Amino acid sequence: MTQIDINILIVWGAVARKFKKGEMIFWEDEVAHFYHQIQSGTVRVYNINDEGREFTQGIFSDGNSFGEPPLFSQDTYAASAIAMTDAVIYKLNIEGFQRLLKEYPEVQHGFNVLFAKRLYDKACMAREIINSPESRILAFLKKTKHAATKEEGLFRIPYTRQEIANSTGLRVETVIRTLKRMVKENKVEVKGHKLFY
Amino acid sequence: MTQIDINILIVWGAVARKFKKGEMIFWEDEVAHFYHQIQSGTVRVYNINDEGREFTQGIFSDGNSFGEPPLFSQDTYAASAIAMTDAVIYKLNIEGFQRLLKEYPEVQHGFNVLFAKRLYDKACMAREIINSPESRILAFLKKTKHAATKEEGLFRIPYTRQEIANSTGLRVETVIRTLKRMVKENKVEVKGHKLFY
DNA sequence: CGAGTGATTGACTGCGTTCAACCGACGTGG
DNA sequence: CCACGTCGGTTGAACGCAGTCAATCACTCG
Repeated sequence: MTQIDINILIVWGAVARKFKKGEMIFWEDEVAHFYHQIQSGTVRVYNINDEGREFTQGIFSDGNSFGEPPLFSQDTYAASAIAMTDAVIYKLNIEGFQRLLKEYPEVQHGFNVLFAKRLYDKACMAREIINSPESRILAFLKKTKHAATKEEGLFRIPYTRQEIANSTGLRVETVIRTLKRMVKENKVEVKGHKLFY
Repeated sequence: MTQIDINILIVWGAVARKFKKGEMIFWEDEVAHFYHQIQSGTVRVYNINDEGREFTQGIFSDGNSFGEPPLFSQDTYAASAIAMTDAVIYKLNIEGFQRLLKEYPEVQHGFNVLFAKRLYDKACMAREIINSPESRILAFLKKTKHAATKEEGLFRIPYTRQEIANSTGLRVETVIRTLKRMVKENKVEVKGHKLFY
């Protein structure tokens, strides 16, 4: 699903910019100057702590926008964004974005709906903090399911164990061991290291 | 800060309803039929798991609205809401709410800003999952600060240790022991069991 | 005063982490 | 075609911190 129609974006001054795999798009605590919408590629929004441990706030791909909240709330970025693959991203400066919003109430409403869904997802992940690793992984798989491609009735989870760990706040080893138990109990399937749910 | 002007709310059909301390306002997984805005009292939005352990998603008081995301995203409630004190809450049915939104673009925009702030707060809490109890408690205190009343340059934290535990995903004992260490290191103050930050 | 709620303490436990090593698939360059 | 490097996945052993359990204390209010 595309957040804002490309043509409208361009008319209001958005510019496509290429990012190399691994290139930073913005940094935590920075002031937000641009609206970002992905034409192609995938982007990871994440935090990193003093010990170098990472937490993934979200992963975004074709058509998605990301890093928009500060454009509305005057906050700085709560996390950093990095290109996980080569990517092309439309950037529209905040002034243009705000004018566009005023002009198109449907777009305004579109962000209400988008933010509402994000809040729902965040709430679902947050409540897992008091649950077992298995429950936390299941919550992540459930949330991630709609983003996955279906193969023979099951969803192929396109993330590495490390990424699942970063998204759930667990460690890789815990994810691996928990998934193994879940395979035994027919809660997930693994074919050649690939994970299905 | 009041989310929607009371007079407008009433004109569009909102009705004030009293809730007794401990009374449920809505339940997790329920379909959302009403917009809720607090006139007086405080409300806790929370989850409870199979073992009876609770996680607090948010605490709201005078002027705040809560449980709005599903009105935009067609999701069910991600959590339950309960009156922590006797409370009076304006309720406006979803049809009225949606008509009101269409009529007042500023209100629409107000929700964008509100949701953006909530997403920021949720992101700040979420990233703490990979940090120490101390860091998690500090993040909570920081977020909660603006809601607290100032006394002699410090903020009186109006929550019990149990509530801090429920909000951070820690256990009461861990909160108590961590706070104790933080007092020694002058990171917080405690006067007669009351917590200051 | 007694009941009730919240705060506190100590002893023990166990689960997820940590650390270290190894495996296996894939791709690239000589 | 093979050697090698890289990246992700896997395993085992040991550890330690937050959780668990149970008891007691402190304060407030009717």
